[in-house]
Amino acid sequence: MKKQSIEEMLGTEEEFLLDCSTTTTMETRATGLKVESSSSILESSLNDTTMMVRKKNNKKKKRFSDEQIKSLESMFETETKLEPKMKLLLAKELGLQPRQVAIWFQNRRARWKSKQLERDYNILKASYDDLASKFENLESEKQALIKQLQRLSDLVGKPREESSCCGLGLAGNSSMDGDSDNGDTKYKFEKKPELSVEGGDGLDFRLDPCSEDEHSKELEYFGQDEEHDLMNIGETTYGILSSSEDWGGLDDSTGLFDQSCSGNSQWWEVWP
DNA sequence: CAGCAATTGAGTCTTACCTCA
DNA sequence: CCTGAGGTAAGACTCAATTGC
Repeated sequence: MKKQSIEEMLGTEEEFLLDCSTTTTMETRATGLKVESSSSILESSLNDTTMMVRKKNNKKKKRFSDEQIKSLESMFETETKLEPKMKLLLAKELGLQPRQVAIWFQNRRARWKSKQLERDYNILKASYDDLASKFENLESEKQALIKQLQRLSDLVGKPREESSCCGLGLAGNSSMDGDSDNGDTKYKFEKKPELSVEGGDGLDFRLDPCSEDEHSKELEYFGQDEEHDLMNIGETTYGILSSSEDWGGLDDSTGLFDQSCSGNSQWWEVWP
């Protein structure tokens, strides 16, 4: 033995005897099965003077009693490292070797550390997952906004080239194939679309109507499906664009389509 | 010399499989 | 043939103890 004397490791013969009987008691208590008697262990240990046998028998000693564990645990709760005096006291109180108490605390600290690592890992992982999820949402939101921006850029740009009416012809997506040839239908933007992505408030895009009471006409003009299509664009984004309120720009309720604007009936042809 | 990390080895638990009445 | 009880082997797991630093 390198670090501790044989005496310390094994204790006195009386202690060894005690250990063996304790072991038997514990095993019987734990399993309810018939186990090797303490006397036979003692007998073999006393008859054999070699270390190996002692070691082997000593190795057989397993599992501290519930009471011992309870005491050790409660002590561990108050302090994870034992003062030498406390160790001796506790060992005496529990009928254990001081070395055993020291080892128990050592192993207990290792278990605690392992649990702590696990807890920390879980906390970090949850935090990471949350961030990753938010990042993904923001990413898709960004893509949706980019698409929308592109669409709106086209919408702002192209009609101007072709129209002199409102400074803007309203372009629709390809599905907006309303059959109106109404010559005096015209739309205009009161101001340029502006994107505002701030704290989830999202798209702040206003297309001011030339008239407030044109909703029904618009529905008539585009049909319900078109309105729905427009709404769906908004739904592809997360949060910001998820409601018709936020998706104000192309929502009929905002009166985007001002029928007071006239002429230029083929505006949808320029929709990308 | 005590503490730590890694490892060992014995005890315990769980599960699947088999036999038999 | 199906079923439940009992036995058991294998593998996983736990934990006191050992080893090396």
